[in-house]
Amino acid sequence: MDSIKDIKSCPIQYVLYINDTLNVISGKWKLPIIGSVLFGKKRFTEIQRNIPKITPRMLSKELKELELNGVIVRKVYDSIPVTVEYELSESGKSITEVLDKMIEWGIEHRTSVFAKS
Amino acid sequence: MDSIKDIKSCPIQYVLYINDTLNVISGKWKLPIIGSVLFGKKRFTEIQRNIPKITPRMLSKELKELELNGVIVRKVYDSIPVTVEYELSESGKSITEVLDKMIEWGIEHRTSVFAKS
DNA sequence: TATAGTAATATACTAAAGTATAGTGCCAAT
DNA sequence: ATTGGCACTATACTTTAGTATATTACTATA
Repeated sequence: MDSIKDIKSCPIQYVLYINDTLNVISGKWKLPIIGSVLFGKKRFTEIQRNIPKITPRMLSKELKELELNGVIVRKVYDSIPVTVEYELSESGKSITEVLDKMIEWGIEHRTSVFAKS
Repeated sequence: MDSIKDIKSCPIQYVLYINDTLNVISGKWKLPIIGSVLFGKKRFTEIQRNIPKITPRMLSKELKELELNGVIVRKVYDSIPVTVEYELSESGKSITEVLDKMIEWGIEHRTSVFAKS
């Protein structure tokens, strides 16, 4: 296993690992979905109500992908009728660290772009 | 202007600012291009040689977008023949902080996914 | 018995992103 | 005079992402 230092200094590994992370958060709906389950588990229809314009097809597709990527955990309770709940995994929760850095850069970058124009 | 704290606690602003940053780095070629000019200015053909499979159309298109977003600076020298050089802006350089966080998360996430399977 | 909620899936479509291939105008060296 | 490098642009195409709309199987309530 390479150390973080090794990876950061190797342009190829660098891009590969970043893409791993990028795939988890890019696309039109991944962030809104993560945002929706950020403060606790939610059900399919609840998430759908949180994100008014998403279609069930997209929500279903993206949830599956997020589950496959280990970011979201899908829990089925055998109540009658069945209840399905989605929540962030531990990795999913820790992605907020990345998102926070993105917000910080976004704000700084925006002010520096405004300053020049 | 909202404080970083305010933004982080508001889901709508949260997603908007992250998307700002996300737009700068997402797509197939933006990261390889940023990676190519990370350690110093480069010319069009040099970047193209660094990224073997990129077409000039894509390189041109992406460089324009990165320039428009204030991440890359395009410098034209009126030598004969004209020389064009691309380099990261100050904002562009500081995006490495975001990228480093992404690498760290990517590595941790990958190990935690392996651990479970 | 009809209506509505839950958790989706199916089919068909449009729009956005990316690829393939060729060509331009400039100059410099052979 | 031709070949080749530089910095692109143009046109046509394919692939991927996202949308629209309808439908399913189940249950609970009015």
